[in-house]
Amino acid sequence: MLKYSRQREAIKNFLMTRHDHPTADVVYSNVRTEFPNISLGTVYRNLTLLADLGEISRLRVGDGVDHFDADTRPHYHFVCNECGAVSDLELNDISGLLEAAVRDFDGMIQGHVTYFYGLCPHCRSTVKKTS
Amino acid sequence: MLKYSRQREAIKNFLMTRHDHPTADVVYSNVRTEFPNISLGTVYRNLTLLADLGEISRLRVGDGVDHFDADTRPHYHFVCNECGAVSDLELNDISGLLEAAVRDFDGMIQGHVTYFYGLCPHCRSTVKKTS
DNA sequence: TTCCTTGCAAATCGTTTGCATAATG
DNA sequence: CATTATGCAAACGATTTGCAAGGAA
Repeated sequence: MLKYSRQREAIKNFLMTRHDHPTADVVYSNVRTEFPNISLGTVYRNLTLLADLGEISRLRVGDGVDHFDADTRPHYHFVCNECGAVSDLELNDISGLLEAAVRDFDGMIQGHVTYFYGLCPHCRSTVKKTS
Repeated sequence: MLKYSRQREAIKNFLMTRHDHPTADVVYSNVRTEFPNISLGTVYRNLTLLADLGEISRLRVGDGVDHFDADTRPHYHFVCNECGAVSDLELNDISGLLEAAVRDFDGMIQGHVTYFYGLCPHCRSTVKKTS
């Protein structure tokens, strides 16, 4: 059975205030202002628990670090190749289109994950062309 | 300047014989039958080098382990939620479709990554419905 | 009082790196 | 000979886990 914990609530609340898909480490250092003794282990345990419960989602964008998102509605993400920022992307719904594109597959498709990569608005106007 | 190495050639050759997108560890234990003294570090160094050269590609499917693919032509992958196998997927080209779906984005999209998840043909017929 | 959750530290896992030696050009 | 590549082992960074103590039901 699941028991209430103030730390877990603080973690979830913090995540709901952020739309930049923070990592466990960022969650940790922020929640620490409210719970100075909280441990990284607790943060990881709760993020994993919340993700398993479906209350948050875990994003693996390929940078080797997990990102977390309190918005569990289906939507898409953009990752900046320059600064690594992860942001939401306005997108027409493509899940149907995607799964319709699959041909001749004997297994069962249950879902898909799509990440877009490029230069975010800020880096696009900042970065040298030669980098 | 790049110098020839028998180990690198063996790694690439091995990868070309496999269509199951092996991990570095699998590459290591297989190439070891030909080079008993090869080290995991050398395998990682060469896989990274080959990927940087564009001769192979690195797949980050979200299971925490990198997979490698000697087929660098654009194509899509399927990951089994049950056994973790990574396989190629027959798919109509969806890149245009995907990029056309993006709206109101100020940055610059340079590419995307899509993975499909579900049950592979084998697990589909094996796994209990309750798992 | 039961047993879930925490904090802490140690452990794990995949991957990278420093260094002395071997191999290539 | 100049330089890159190797093998080995140690270092790394992110995440997980064991355990004794604290907190919720």
